[in-house]
Amino acid sequence: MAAARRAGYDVAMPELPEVETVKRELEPWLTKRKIIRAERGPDAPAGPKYAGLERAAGQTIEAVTRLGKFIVMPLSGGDELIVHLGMTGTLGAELPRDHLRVAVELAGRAPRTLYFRDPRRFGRFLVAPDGDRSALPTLAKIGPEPLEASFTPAVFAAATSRSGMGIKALLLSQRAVAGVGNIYADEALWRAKIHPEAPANQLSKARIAALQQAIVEVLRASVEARGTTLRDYRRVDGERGEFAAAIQAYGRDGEPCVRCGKTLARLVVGQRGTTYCPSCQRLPKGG
DNA sequence: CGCATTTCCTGGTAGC
DNA sequence: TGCTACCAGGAAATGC
Repeated sequence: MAAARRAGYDVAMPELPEVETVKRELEPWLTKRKIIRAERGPDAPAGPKYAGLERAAGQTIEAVTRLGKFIVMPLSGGDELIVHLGMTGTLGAELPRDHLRVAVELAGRAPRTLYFRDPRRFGRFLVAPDGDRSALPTLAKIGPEPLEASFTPAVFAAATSRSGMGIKALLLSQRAVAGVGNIYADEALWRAKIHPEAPANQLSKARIAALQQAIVEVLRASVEARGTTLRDYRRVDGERGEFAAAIQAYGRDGEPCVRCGKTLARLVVGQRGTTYCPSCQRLPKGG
């Protein structure tokens, strides 16, 4: 039952609005700060997820930017510090009680340490030469930023017309647009009245334009609410985002569609739980 | 290259 | 109380 699943399993993975909120909170703290050293935590997994941390020492953080769900900090020595929060990663100034993966010691005024906590180890925190994104293929091929003017219906239509994938799978791939994950994919598709498994290249220009607009609107509204907190996601200050109250589709299967009253259904798309309205969101040509 | 499938990983929960 | 089984999922790795 949906209510039980929400109580038990809902996890708010950081998507664009959550990462944007984190980025805004980090910006005044970290910009122009010199890094003394960046170190793996006691049980950070070895390997590429935490590569190159030793490179950060002595470099200054020039800016805190965001590309999709990635936080990208250009460093003065020609490197980039790149963070992906995964599903449960958090950044903050307080020493976490457990699951500490990275600590970055800063010169100058307090707070002087940035901590990366990541219980489920899906996150990444690495340093690489500027522009070398070979360790992050998704970032290397990431689609347009949905909240920038360059994300137009025509640009989006060009991307969707090239793919025969189901539209939700394409959204989650990050290639057609950056920053949309499971929650906002379900929300945008519900708003645009598009079935999650509709082949991307079979959607009409009008449907694509509606989806482009829905993506922009839902992300913009959530950024304003400082993201969605269902359970795991916390802002840098530990507070919750407030967009959860505005969720109309994600995780509401078994409950009535607020638009037509029919019961929202659930299916699995690319291993992701997916909620949609079988009445409002129909496959093209399907009736 | 495109796309599908598998893997990574822990915490919460149901059920016993 | 403590155990097992299972489920949540973004991106990378792997397979065709």
